[in-house]
Amino acid sequence: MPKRTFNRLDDDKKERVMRAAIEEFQAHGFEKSKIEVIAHNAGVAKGSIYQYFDDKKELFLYSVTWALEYFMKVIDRQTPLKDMDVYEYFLSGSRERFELLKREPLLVEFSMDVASGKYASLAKEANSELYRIGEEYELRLIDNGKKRGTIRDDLDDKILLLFFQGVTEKFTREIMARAKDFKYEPTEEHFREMESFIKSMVSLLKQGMER
Amino acid sequence: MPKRTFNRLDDDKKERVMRAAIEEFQAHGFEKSKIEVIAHNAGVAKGSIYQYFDDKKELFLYSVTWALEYFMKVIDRQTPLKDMDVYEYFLSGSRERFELLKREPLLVEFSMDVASGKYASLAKEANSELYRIGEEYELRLIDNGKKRGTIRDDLDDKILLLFFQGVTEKFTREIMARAKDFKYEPTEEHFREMESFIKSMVSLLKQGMER
Amino acid sequence: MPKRTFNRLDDDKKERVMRAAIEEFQAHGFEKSKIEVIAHNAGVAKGSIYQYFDDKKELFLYSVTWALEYFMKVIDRQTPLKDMDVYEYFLSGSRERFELLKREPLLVEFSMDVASGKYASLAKEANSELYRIGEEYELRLIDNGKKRGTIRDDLDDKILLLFFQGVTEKFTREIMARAKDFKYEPTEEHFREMESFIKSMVSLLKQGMER
Amino acid sequence: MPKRTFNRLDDDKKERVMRAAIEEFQAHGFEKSKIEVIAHNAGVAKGSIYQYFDDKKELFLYSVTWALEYFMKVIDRQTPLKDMDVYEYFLSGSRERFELLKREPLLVEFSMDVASGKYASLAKEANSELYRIGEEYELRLIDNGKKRGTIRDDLDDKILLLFFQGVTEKFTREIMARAKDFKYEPTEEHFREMESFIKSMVSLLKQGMER
DNA sequence: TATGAATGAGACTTCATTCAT
DNA sequence: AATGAATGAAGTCTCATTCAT
Repeated sequence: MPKRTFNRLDDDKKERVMRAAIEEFQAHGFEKSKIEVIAHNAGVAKGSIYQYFDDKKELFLYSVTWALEYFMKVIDRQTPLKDMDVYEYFLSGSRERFELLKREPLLVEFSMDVASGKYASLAKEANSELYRIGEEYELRLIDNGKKRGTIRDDLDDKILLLFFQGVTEKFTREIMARAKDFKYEPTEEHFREMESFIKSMVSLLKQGMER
Repeated sequence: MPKRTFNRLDDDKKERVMRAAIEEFQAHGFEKSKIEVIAHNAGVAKGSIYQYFDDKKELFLYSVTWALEYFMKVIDRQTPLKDMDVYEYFLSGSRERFELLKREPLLVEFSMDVASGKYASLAKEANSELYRIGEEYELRLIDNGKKRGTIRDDLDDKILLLFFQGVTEKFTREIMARAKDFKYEPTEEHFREMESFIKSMVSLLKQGMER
Repeated sequence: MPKRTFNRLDDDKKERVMRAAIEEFQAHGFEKSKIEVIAHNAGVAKGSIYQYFDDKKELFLYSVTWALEYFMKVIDRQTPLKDMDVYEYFLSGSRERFELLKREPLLVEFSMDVASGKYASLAKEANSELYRIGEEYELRLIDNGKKRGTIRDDLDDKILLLFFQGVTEKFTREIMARAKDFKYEPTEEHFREMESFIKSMVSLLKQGMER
Repeated sequence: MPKRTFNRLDDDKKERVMRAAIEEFQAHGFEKSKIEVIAHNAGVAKGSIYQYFDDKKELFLYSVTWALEYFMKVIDRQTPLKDMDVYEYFLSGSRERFELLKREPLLVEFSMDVASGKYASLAKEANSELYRIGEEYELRLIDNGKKRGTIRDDLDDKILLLFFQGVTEKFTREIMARAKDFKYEPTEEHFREMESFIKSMVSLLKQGMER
């Protein structure tokens, strides 16, 4: 959706523009975000933004795509283990995922907000893709669990998914909020707290869903 | 927070203004909502809105308060039983709560969105009140459960609360979405579906939290 | 096509706005005309123009209508004699028509330019009405002439009309250009020139069209 | 008025640029014409246009000159007979002139519009030249006629010229409009219509102007 | 108090022109 | 000489808020 001009830009400038955009959207929401500020923060002229994107909305939409693709790359690298247990998933990767949050708090928060519908009115389409990808992954986890006999099979997958999502989203947000408090620079103390926190979540998840 | 002028209005006009405001905010979000449209839909002049409220933000903030107070009245009437079990709470009141959703879908949706942070940037203060009230109630339910021995006591109240909220919010939204699909006019079939759906949720909640 | 707000304005302001608009459009053409200038010259705020009209184009379109209607009123008063000869038409009314040009050079010029297609890309619709009205009148004159036997009947009305229009438009423009030179303040000398000029035109018209 | 760079271009590129420019100007008018579109349609880069011309206005002005010169060449070839009667002029060359319109409708239309003042605000200078050339030719025709005694001598040359121009412009436009309707691909039927049309015009012209 | 016209700051967007490669 | 990205002045339009009646 960006124009050809944007794609031809060198990677550094592209990244500067996208990060400036996401930062602005995340800080002020779509309506109150100003193209001028984004341009300024990206170090380009206001007019240039319009060489890259048709309008503000296109810029936003591509911001979503860009963040999504960023994670695709990173996460692919991080989770090569595919046949994983739902619970392991959280317990194992927690440090890695925390590293990600620490490295890219902006992108993580933005993605979370997009995924949870904060920009729903704009990003219906962009969202749906993001949604589907996440859901598919989670449904596979659930399916795995049922096959192994670690997840109860008296309930519909769809319902288990809702349960799973409800719990994990809530806890993830809480973690993000806490991490922001210590500016993504956790002490060992913080780490232990996080892990205990996740363990509690997993315990609730597990006990709720187990056969 | 409305001006004196607003309080002196007759109840009908007050209600028309508040409903028009909530409808507009809910439909278009704060930024894109137009005072002129609100005024028109409420059947008053644009200028009048400024006789009632300092500015758009005040109008929004009071919309939150107004919706909240509306439910306070209604819910008080509906749940006189205070010493209730967490699980009963959902199973018992489901039909009543559905009635409420049917009668006031706009207010219910608006409140849900406010509560889940859709208007976070505006309503920090208004939110916190709403939050606290809900939380207090839920914490009491949890506390009750612990005392009776129906809820595990190896986990912090705060964590149980997150779990509880995560699950119930997710399921509530799902119910609302489905209800919207059949325009809040459920057949008996729908009702049975709802109840089975809630039962599943309660089962997950219960199994997750139980001792 | 103006908004309700415009129609409710007092006549003086309406007129100020329309004249300022026509003046600007006539002086700079549609594209280079600035709403801000129009507003300023009309003594209103830029934003007010947008209370009156949806956008610049609507303002232009209504300018055409307004000028047209202005002449409808004036001309109706001036030519009550309906069953007139084509040639008399010019010879008789010349002084009156000159008065009109003197009184309203702006409107006359604007109308002429609209009629002759200067703004064709914008005003297709608005134009067509203006066109039809003028044409109908002229066709009736031609028809009259044929019936009386003063106009040759070996040619199609449509062709005679083209001839008539071609000649009169050209001469009218010439007269307007000359009148502008002496700033619409003709001396007697000027008047005599004008009349001789028109007589020449009529002579050519007559001789060309007569049986 | 183009820069040296332009003159050095090979003829093909020069022609592509000029035709692209004229097409754009004719389609959208000066203000709404975009340099970028012209460049694209000519198959050159936007920046190149500025290597050829100082600015948009220069490009336009030269477009006028270029079209004019094009006709100079062509018409010279077509009308070697200089001492022609005014009326023959039309009757004789009609097929040839129609061929020209068919071959170069764009240039013909553009020239007509320039000549009749559509771009008056820009092309005062360019216009005056075009004007003078046409006028001189026509004045010579009139003078010829007077000398031969085929044109009345009770009227000023200037007035006869106006008459002549008024009529011929009007009829020419009509012909062009009709020709456009059948996409410049006339059937024999069309041709006969055209000729009869021109004959009518000549008849009117002749009768009007004759002694 | 109610009304609705008036205001103007402020945002988006366009595009001729410049400039670095 | 050719290219096309960069620039920013300038113009349109929106709408919260004010104000006169």
